[in-house]
Amino acid sequence: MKKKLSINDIAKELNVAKSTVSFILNGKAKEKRISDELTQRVLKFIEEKGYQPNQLAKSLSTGKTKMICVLVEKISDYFFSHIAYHLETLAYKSGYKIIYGSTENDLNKTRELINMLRARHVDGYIITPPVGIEADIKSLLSDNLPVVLFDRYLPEVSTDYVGLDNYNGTFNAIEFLVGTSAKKVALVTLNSNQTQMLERKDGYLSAVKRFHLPSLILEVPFENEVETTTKQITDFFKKNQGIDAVIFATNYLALSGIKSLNQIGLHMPDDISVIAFDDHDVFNIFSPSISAIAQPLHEMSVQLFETLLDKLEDKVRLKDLRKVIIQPDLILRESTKEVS
Amino acid sequence: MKKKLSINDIAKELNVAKSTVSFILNGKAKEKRISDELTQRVLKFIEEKGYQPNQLAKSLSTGKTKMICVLVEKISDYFFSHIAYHLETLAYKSGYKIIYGSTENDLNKTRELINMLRARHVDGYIITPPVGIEADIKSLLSDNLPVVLFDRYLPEVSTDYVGLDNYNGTFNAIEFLVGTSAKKVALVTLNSNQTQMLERKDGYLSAVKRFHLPSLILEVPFENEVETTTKQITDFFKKNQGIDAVIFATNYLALSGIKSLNQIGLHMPDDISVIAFDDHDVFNIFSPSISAIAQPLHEMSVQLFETLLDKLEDKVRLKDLRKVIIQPDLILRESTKEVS
DNA sequence: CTGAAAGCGCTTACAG
DNA sequence: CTGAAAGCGCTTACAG
Repeated sequence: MKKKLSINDIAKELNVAKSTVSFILNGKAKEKRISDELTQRVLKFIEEKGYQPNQLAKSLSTGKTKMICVLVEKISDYFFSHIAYHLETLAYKSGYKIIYGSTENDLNKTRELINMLRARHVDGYIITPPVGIEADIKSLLSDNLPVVLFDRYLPEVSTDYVGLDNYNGTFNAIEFLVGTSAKKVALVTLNSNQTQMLERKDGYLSAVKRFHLPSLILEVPFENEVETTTKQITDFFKKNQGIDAVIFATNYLALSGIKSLNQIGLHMPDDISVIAFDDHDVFNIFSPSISAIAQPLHEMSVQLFETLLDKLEDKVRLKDLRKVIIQPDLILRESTKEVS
Repeated sequence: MKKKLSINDIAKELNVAKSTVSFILNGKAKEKRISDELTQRVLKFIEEKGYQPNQLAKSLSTGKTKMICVLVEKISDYFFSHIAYHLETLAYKSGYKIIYGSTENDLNKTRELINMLRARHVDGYIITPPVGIEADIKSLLSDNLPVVLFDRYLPEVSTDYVGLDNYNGTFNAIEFLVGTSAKKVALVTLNSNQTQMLERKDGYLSAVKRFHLPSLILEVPFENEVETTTKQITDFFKKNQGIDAVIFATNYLALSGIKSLNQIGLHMPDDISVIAFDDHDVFNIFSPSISAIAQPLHEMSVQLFETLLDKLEDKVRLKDLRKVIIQPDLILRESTKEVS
């Protein structure tokens, strides 16, 4: 294995000071008034030898690693894996690498992840925070490390945030359903105290109140197996006869829910209208296809990355906060009726 | 922002040499015959101050970063995001972090990714290689960097590999279909020259030959939009009347295919039996639910990570190769008939 | 048992 | 315009 070329070797070979090589490499040749001739000679040599600067050494002296940490709830989820894809594309364009981790909403795991990444001196953090991680986030911030929260936020922590207008998501969906003459609209959600789930529920509650509808909510535990969830949803529909529309507060709940409806023999959209919160590839494949409150994945990722990048590149003062609330798209497919 | 504690500061505070602190931190106290009393004193101090060693500095002097690179085709794909999840869990248990990248089967992008990660001195690579990347992989290997290929391999590069027995996957599925009296079994696949796709086709070709069935293959371009794929599949079925069973060579093809079948009005499993290559959450939700040739995701990830870890930890000589061929599980659901 | 010193490969004031 | 030197925070022979 041939020894890797270092800046020292180059300096020696070319009989110049290594600082000169360093300046040229970092595009400071003009600034340091290094002759064009020398600059070209060094650049040519580097090109020929295929020199790659050692980023570790660079990071150690500059304190910047050009790495960002992305902590999501679970990387294999549809929503998060798509966000991860878009973030990756954006990051690589700007020369950043991404280290990811799945919090699984586990406080200890998240804490450990943050500490490990911190020891690695990642430049910034994008995190879907589990409830209870407030102190750790504050500690990052107090060390002047930029943190952007997304999907859900922590009321007690003031930091940058990018997320959906979840309230409007359900509210507008119900408004639409009312327009199709729905009289009994249910919400199937998770019994979670994360802000995004609470907002979805609030949107529902405000809407049913506003439109004088009965409030019908089923909350299923997050940890459920698919079978258990399906069973609970089936029981719920059997107990509450006459529901003519339902909003599932996550796409996974919708998948279980559709199975329940099939089993019960309720047909979409004639017997019941269905809208899922958070779109999914397969909603288009089902017959009938499933209407959804879609989170604009690409736009969200762009906002997330730009918010972080502005801080990383000092375009914005650290203490200045940016909260980006993105409006959902209500995508109407065949599981809902036409407006009457 | 309080200055971060360094090994130097600790040494000074405690009036010991920094080498002593370093040895204690790395569990070499006994080996270096440092007194228990001193060891305890240092450990206690570190505990109290919450000292975290700077991994960058450590990496620079040891040459190890404890980071591994995972390059998949696209992180948002069902298969890859699930592999990513399992790999992450395994890696973090062993103290490794993962940097991911999506090759998108683009040669230049992949090349760039590899070079950037290399400059960051990641310890090892797990890669789903696009065709054409042979030289770059060889270059990694010649620098003694461990590389494990997965999902598909490169015939010209001898390296570690973990993948499915794709041939058996389709062959056994057809054998099963023949057992349910299928007489005209089609294969819908991608026109790809990646090894895993070729093996799936080979399995099909061998099986139809063996069971004296006609060979009916549709190859759709990889780059297709979903609509285009659906259209092509619809045309194929209309042109080839009487197909009584079909294997879709990827789960995404199956999703498009199911839409086509719905549109044509072919019912599963009475009119046609359907098996998808590569399982997917939603196959269980469809009515009828979809049978699949499943890749054991967890087992694959374990094999992948262990193969890499053995090399990273020198349990195995670099030049010794390990090829792991994992058997698929044929999961029978409602889209296929019972064996007659 | 412990300490002084060199080295990993960069960056960046500072002096000329 | 260019060079010598210190520093980033670790590890690890080497000497005592």
